[in-house]
Amino acid sequence: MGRHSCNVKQKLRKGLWSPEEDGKLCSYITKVGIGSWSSVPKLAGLQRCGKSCRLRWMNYLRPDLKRGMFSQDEEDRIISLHEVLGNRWAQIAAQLPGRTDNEIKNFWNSSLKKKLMKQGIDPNTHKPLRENQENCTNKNSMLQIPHLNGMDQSFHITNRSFNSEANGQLTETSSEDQFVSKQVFDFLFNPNEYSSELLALYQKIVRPYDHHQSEFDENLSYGFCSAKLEQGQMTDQTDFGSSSTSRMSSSSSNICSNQNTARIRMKGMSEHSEDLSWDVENKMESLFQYPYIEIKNEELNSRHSSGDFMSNYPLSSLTEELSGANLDDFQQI
DNA sequence: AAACATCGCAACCGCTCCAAC
DNA sequence: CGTTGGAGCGGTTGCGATGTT
Repeated sequence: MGRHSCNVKQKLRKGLWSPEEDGKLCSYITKVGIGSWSSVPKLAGLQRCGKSCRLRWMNYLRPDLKRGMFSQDEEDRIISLHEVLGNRWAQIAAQLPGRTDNEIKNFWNSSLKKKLMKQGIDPNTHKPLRENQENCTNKNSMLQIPHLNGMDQSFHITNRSFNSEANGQLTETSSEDQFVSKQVFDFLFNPNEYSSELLALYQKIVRPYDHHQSEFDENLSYGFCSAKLEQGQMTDQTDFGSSSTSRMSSSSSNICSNQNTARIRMKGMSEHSEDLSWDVENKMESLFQYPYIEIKNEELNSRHSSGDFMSNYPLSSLTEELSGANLDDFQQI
């Protein structure tokens, strides 16, 4: 693979950018726009590599950057997104307008990680530290997957899709039935009932879908990740700010049992538009449909052809991606 | 006031992905 | 289908700022 290190060519400046360099880069980009980064240094009269120029623009000079401290809301969102996405900083940044992946990564490593640790939450798993320790002392329990061995049931769920209007209203546009394998269904909707290894798998499952997220038509799509994220936040918004610990500690279920409302903020809806709400007890099925809606939309955009998209991603094949893990190692509960 | 430790941020490095050829 | 090179990502490093002794 062609290595294009900035070290290859001599005389390229490294280290901090001077105001003069910033000025050159800024005026070039504002005049010409972003094209080929590799040609930027030459055309802008900079002794830097294109990669360095790109980084400087993206992380510092871009006019749409927010700057300043992270708000409490941003902090909460980062934690929740990290719970679902892991260290996928670029994807997390895509959900936070004006913030860069580098900025969020730094904020996480320097501040949020410690904050969570103080609260007794493992920043990697987002589970209580004590619970993790207990899990570690019982290796067998960490490798249990319910419904996995030899099960080939399908789940019949209704697939619905919606348009998000400019005014924030949702209009149902179609309805059709779909099947999804039970093992995948269970796993997708109850990830917290699985071990940390499986959560890693879960992230692998999410990945095929969410990397398209930035390309979604804002008016049509619903975030699979967002939906999962907001499931994690199923808590009364009025006391959300102080409830992160209790939220985490109830993670053995994907629904907080002491709450009666589940909320999903749809991608494309404004911050202030009202969240969709469900009465958890009575309308769980509706809630569960949403992640599948996203998958369905993804299919339409990309690779759906067979009519049973989820069967293309059985857990059995994903387990192979875990180092040393084998489906036979897992036990049914 | 000086030395040392810690923190936070900007930038770099090495890797993967992917389009073009 | 293999190769190449650009773009982008995440982990890591280095350094200035700030805090502590």
